[in-house]
Amino acid sequence: MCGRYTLATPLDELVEVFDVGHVAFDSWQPRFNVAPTQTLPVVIRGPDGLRRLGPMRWGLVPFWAKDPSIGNRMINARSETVAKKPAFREAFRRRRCVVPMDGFYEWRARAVEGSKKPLKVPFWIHRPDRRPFGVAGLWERWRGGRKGDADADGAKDVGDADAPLVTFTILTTAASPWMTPLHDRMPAILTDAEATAAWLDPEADAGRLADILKPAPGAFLEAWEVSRAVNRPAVDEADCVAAVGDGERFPTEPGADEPA
DNA sequence: CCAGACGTTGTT
DNA sequence: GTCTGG
DNA sequence: CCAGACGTTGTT
DNA sequence: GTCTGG
Repeated sequence: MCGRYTLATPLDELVEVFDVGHVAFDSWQPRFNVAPTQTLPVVIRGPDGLRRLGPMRWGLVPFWAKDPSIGNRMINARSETVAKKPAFREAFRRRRCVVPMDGFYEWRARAVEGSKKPLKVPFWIHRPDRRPFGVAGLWERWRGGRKGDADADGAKDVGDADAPLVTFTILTTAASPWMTPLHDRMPAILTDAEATAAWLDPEADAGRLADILKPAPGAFLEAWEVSRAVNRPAVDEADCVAAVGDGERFPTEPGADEPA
């Protein structure tokens, strides 16, 4: 769940929506098909309390890993168990982050008449107003066992060998009733500024954090079928999020808890 | 004790 | 079938 | 998440 | 690094 997303929102809008105080990367381009292992902007709370938007690679590499390829399998963490799992618990305590996106993809299998293999059909899930939102994440810094003394072994590594690899993972939670027809899990969406601030607060208490990681209400999202071209990670263009003409749609859920 | 894993998803 | 890479 | 690879030796 | 399994 949540293995592909979009981030096409302009940088200045991200800065405004996420109250970013420092932008720590240079190049920005709209992304319509973000895949694991790629590097994307993520929000953290810096030591000075200011929020930083910086580049991180998707797929968390724990600080103790010997081989960074473990990150290929650490693209999601279950909210229900993240505090206990060896790969995530330290990051959960000290390195929470917010992953900005303006939509994510889910696939459903569709049987095809006369064919043995069902099609994998992608859907783009997003806010009805298409504004960006944050998802709860964790991040890590990996130095590959290096002690920081590049001279010791003759510093034969190519490039910037001492730059740590910075990685992140996206938390998942149970699907809301609205989401269930599409999937049984969904990303842990931070539905307002207060939840976002609490998630980034190093002092946040466990009860509050658990509360934040509950499924977003159905009124928050809508979804529609998109082209199977999205299946290929190499296809990254605006048409990725265009509704298929005669495709399935999942309109947003009317607010069931609106005041009378 | 040492060795080996450390994760999630979906599908059958 | 299962793992790696994007 | 899906797509694509999945291997070694020796020779140019 | 830390836990689980043998």
